[in-house]
Amino acid sequence: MPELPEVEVVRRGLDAYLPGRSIAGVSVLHARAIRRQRGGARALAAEIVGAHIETVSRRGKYLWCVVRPRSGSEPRALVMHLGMSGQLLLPALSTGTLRHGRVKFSLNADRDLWFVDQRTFGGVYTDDLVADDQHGSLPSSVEHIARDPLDPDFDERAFSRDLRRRGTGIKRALLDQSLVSGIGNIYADESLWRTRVHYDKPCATLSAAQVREMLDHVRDVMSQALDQGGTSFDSLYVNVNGESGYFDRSLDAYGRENQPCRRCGTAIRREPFMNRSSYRCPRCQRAPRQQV
DNA sequence: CTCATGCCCTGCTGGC
DNA sequence: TGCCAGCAGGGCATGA
Repeated sequence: MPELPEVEVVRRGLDAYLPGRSIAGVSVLHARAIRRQRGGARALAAEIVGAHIETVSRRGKYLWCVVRPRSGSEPRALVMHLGMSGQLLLPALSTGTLRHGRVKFSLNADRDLWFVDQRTFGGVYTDDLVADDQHGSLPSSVEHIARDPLDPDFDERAFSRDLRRRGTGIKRALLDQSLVSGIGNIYADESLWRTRVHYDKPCATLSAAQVREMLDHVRDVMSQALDQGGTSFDSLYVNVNGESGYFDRSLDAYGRENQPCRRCGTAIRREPFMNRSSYRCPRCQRAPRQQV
């Protein structure tokens, strides 16, 4: 559920504190949180204790710190994913143990870095850094994640071409992180409501102009959410200081079942979709004539 | 290769 | 009051 705006809020919070600091210790409090770590807790500690943190980066919903184990050594990635309930918090040392705390990083500073995750879909692990398609680097496990629509290197023409070749519905495509990243259920529904398009509209039936318009809405809604510190329905989606964003007050479709569409007044509908829910206005977003 | 589905997990809510 | 079903859903494995 943390999508691009929420993850970027967290990235900025980490970027304001972590670079220049060193990792003095790591405590794994829940094994599932490091299930993607090769070699388990022992290997994680061996790799990052004593490492120097250089930068905090993001690709889609993945975050990573570039860390250097020893001066002069090759940099590594400390990858972090929030899943749907993960938090990265920088509490003062005196705060004590956090509920649902899964991994604690000691920093030899006035704060620790905690990975907290109620539903344990997220996790942290180390990974190799490889060159990306431009001039930077990214963890090898993140190579399959596409750039997001706010990324300056996002290739809009290639996206439009690839999207319209997909043999599936538009929302499935928007949620496919290997086609375009950072979009989850909330911002997919919001973008489709703004574009007045039904979630099952076949990708092949979208014109290039429609894709352009939809992409503009995707960028607008995510930028607006970012400006308001992200979306929060409950206490799960918070910045590094545990504070919620305010964008949930601005949602037009997501979570508004039976409430009037802000354009036409028709009651918003919630419908099952991919074992989840889709919210749409039945009048503004008509079902496609030919189902996928 | 593309596409669809099921699973992982915990806490909260609503019905009976 | 307690119990249980349903729901929240990102990413990945698997099978068609």
